[in-house]
Amino acid sequence: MAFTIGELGKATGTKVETIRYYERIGLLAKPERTSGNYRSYGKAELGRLSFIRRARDLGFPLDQVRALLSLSDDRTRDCATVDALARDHLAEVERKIVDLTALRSELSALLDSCEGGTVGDCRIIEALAPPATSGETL
Amino acid sequence: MAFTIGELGKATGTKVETIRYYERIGLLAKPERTSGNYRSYGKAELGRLSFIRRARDLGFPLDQVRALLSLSDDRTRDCATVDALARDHLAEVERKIVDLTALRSELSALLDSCEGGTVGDCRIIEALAPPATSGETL
DNA sequence: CTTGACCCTGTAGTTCCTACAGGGTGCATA
DNA sequence: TATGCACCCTGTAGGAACTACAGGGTCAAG
Repeated sequence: MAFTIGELGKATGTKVETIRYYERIGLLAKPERTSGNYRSYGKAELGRLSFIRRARDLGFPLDQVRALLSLSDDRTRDCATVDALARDHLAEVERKIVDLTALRSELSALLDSCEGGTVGDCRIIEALAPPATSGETL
Repeated sequence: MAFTIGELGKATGTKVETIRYYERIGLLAKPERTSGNYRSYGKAELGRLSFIRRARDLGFPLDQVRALLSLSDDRTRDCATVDALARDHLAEVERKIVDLTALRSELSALLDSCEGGTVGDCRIIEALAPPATSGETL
């Protein structure tokens, strides 16, 4: 029931270097070592790393992951903090979906109207550029 | 009809340092200078920078932004090239929409399960925690 | 004519990894 | 037993895309 770093990496979809990096920055504790000085991990580390990877995959930056981890380490704490983190993140994701959806229709309109000729007729930049000729953007 | 770098930054939601950085790496041309050696921008730069920021915000790396821009800079180029590039970008945009949509439902499921109280009761932490007590993840 | 907001160049730091270099370990196989 | 070979170790450097100074000029207002 002990993993090498490579096995842990495979189990969590993490590169070995990334695991060592997480250890270096204190996101993972220093693990036990074998007689040959290999890192040795157990189920607890597997869980913690899975958590980290999943949060990263959802776009949480490492310091937020760290906050989340320290929250879960203290189970008596108020849930509102976690909720706020996720809520902010959801809002951002939704904004991006809106933008990308707009970009998608612009791109497919561009493709529909592209029948040969030169770029001068294609107007790709105009199609992609935001409607911000006169003020603020984003 | 001329902006300082600060005004351009405000208009596009870009930090001054970032604009200078884009200039340094050749994404923006070196602008005219005032008598006092201040950078002076016009509408064209505003459009170009807006485009860059939007593409960046949607997750396109600078290399791809550069490709798109260089395409539009050479207005004599064959439209088929543009078409192919736009098609690639459309595919990528669609992939990103799919990813973000999945992320959104995960996040809102997370939020739905949060009923207040302490972290011990909060499902967000658990939802993020490993679905992998006995093997591989992700 | 000075104050404060802005601009200049240049360099160094940040985040989140990723990639070596130069070497040790462990296990199977000839 | 030796010899591969895959894997592990430390340490450092690189890379993408910024971001933050330091140390200094410029400019409009009071």
